[in-house]
Amino acid sequence: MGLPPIELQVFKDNGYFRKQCRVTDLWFWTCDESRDTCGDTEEDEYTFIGNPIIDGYKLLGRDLKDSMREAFLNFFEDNSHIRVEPYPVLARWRDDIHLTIASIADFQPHVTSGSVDPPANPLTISQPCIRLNDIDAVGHSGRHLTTFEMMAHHVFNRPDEGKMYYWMEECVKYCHDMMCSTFGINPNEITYVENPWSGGGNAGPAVEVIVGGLELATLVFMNLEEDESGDVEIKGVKYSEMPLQIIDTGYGLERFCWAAAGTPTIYEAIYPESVSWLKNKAGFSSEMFDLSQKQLDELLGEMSRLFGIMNIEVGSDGDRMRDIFLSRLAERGHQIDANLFTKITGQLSKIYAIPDHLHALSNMLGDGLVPSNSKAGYLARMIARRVLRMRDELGIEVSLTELAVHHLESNYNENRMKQTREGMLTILEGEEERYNEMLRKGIQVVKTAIKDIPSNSEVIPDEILFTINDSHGIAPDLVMDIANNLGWSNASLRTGFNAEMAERHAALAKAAAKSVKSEMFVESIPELEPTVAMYYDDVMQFKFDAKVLGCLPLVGNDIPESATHAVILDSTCFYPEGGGQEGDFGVLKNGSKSINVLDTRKDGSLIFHLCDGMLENGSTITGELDAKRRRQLMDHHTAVHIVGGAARRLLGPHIYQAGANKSVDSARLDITHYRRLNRDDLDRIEELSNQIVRNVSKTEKLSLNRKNADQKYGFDLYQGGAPKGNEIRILKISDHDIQACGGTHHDEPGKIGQIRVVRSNAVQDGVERLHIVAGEAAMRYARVQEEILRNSADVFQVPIDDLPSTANRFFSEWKEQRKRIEALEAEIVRLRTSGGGGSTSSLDGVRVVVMEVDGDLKKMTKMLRELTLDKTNPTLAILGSKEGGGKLMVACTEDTLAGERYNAVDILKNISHHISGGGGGRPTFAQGGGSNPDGLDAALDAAKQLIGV
RNA sequence: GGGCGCUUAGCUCAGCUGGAAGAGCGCUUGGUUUGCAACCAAGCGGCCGGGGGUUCAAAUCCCCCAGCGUCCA
Repeated sequence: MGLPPIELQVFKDNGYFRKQCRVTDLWFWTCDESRDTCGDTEEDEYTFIGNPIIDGYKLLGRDLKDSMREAFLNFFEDNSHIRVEPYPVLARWRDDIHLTIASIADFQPHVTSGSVDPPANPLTISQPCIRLNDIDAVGHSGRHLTTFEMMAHHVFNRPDEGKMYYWMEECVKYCHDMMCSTFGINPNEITYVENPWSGGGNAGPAVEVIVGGLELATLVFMNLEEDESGDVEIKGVKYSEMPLQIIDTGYGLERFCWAAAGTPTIYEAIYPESVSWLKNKAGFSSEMFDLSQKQLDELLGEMSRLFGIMNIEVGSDGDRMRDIFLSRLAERGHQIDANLFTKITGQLSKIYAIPDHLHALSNMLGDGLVPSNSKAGYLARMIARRVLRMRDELGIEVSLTELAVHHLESNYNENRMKQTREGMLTILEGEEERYNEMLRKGIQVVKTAIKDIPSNSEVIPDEILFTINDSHGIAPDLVMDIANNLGWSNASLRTGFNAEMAERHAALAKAAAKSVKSEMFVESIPELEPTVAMYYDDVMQFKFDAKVLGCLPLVGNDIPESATHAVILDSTCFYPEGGGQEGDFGVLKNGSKSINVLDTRKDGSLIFHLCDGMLENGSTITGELDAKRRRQLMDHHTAVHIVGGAARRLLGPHIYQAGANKSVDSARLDITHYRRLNRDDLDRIEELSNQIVRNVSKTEKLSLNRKNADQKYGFDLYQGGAPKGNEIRILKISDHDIQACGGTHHDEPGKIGQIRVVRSNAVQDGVERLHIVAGEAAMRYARVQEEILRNSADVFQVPIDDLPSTANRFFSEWKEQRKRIEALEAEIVRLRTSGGGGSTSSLDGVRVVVMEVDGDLKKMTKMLRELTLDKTNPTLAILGSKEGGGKLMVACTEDTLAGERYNAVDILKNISHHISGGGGGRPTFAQGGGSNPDGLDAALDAAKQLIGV
């Protein structure tokens, strides 16, 4: 069975009744007798354009948003909800999404799964979100945004534990009261549409709240989880009730603002100054379209009311939409042609989209994101490039940083930013430089790609367009612009090409989507008591007694050489590989028997010792760690934290750990940064790191539950990845660096001795990898380096100090001498070819030279040039050399008697078999070689015979 | 994480159906000019990213590595 009808007392008390929508067939609640559509259909126009549906908010833009948000949060605070500060837009506590796409995303997966307590319950929040799925519709539809604030009230009920805060009845009541009392909305304008929600393995009843034709909120009652034997069926999937029952609501702050402002589009409500500033800069006016101001205003008004019925989705057919739009406009007395329509909407959509995109960029960069060519950073770059492209198309001459400054000042609240304004502008400056570079190169690329296409061609082959877009970042319509400017003036983009390209990308992505799962090292994980981890209690305890609980044969290829069994103990001091720190090595002893631990790994709550032998179940053993190895791993792990903190303090708040690895020989730390690091940067990081080693006497190791950890230290804690579970281990090195970390660390940084930042390289754009050595490894590294220096100096027989200058001298002398040799060789060639002697003869006005020479093909080529380049002396030259298995070259002077009479390739092919070889070339210049140098004389004789000299 | 592309003179780039390393700008020298700009002529400047392979022959084809770019997750 499906979900039952949502019959709530609160609807009835407020005079609402249940109807079925004439258009969508969905059931909805209304108190308007005459209404027969649910409100969110192609027939429901917006009713609030020019006629605000929410009273009492005369403001616009940031001020309007601020007061709306306050009104909302205050309402719920007054109704026993606790206000929670918004989370970052970069979802760093999650490994499945890059961006915060909804307020509920803040609490996934740990709170929604029930393993972690919510920060408050019930709670209210206004969460900035970013969604890029509909980015193409932004600016076109009048209502789509890439970034918005989702206002919400959330409840996490546990009826099985008697913790039931409230459910549907109260939720809808809160919603309705707020709409009508706080925002003064006429109940007649509100419809509540029943539309069950499902996604990500969960589902539940849901209600969409439509006001004036616009969906202002959604109330989701998530109480079902996917279950094959479940008794509720939604969209063909079966569900059953789950212990945690969640109310997930979402109220679009910007939509409330729009409904209160009644502006033609949502953009004018929330970015009014930007829209008029950009219109001004772009010269957008009635004159631009040969209309009167009145005509333009009326047209725009009509258009915006119609936007509501335009369900513009990605991939929808633009031409069809335009035709529907135009016919609807015509019905209302606005006769405009398609060209004018395209021109107006083309301009407007960009003017609308730019502030939206700038807002998304500010949110992302403000949170410390660094643009990149992959992952979340790529999303920021993509948005920045869209802004730049739209700016160029509007012909506005303002830099990206100026656009950003204007946006920050008129629309943004900079208090929220983690990044500094200066840092953000530096990043954007870099992005604009890159964009310009891409354009400059793009023009060149287009030029070479289309040079063989006739300039009157009307199309450019799809393959060229795909390739240029994918490998050079030049979108097909930009290619067309460039081609048009280069003289291919008839070329234009095929209709629907962009949609086709998107489909093609989707198909490719689908084909590539094969997840690589890490290989298991045992057949199956046994059900045993969790291993007690003792490595945290005393990181310097290297010897312990324990009982063997299991011993399993190892399987698969991902195991150390000569390891045969995985031993599970009741407790251990062996640290399992994790957080980039490699596992411990050592031995397990049972009386006289001793087996080696070759690696340690963790799966779930069990720790596996990968050994080269087996132990009896139930036997007692003594474990001993390879203490030297462990100490070195700790040196590196603690050092990585110190270096990370140093980089952040020196380079800026956007420095975030993007990955790390700690082995015995060295450690790597990947950090996000917007430009390449130089040696000076590394020196400064190294210097500060060593100061910390010297000056901080103790590290603090804390263990907090997640709720407290989040509250106390924020989300920068999770640089090493999102940890599982409620208990968070934290390593705090004074105020220098505070992170969640499950590794083993020194109690005293001084134990590390010294840290060297050896070098850096780029792992991807925007991510720099630091190579670090610490403790004894630093010493070993220094020794190896010195040995390299000594060996190099020995080669030159000079002191190490003189090495650079000596190497330099040798290199320049080498170059000089190489040139001198070339000159001398040329001289030899001249000498050899000018005299001729017995090897030269003349045949009917053509000089014929047949001779054996020394040297390779390159040198012979030079000789031939010397012999056959002079057109006043027609020559056929045949040279042979015994080098490299035997070489033969034949050439004759071009455009002369020699060239007409002889074919170099034919001659060569006729004689090259004597040296067991082949060859080829042009009729006037052939070359070949073989593997029998002794046959050279025969070959040259054969040539003479062939020509007749 | 996956796909595609690029790396050639100081700079920007051609050449890449294997067969004599090129252009433009810059630089040097000379010419022209009162001088500069411009113009003309000559010249200097290349481990054709690194390593392996195929081939008689590789800037060019194949593989690996590095650096860079780009599109998509």
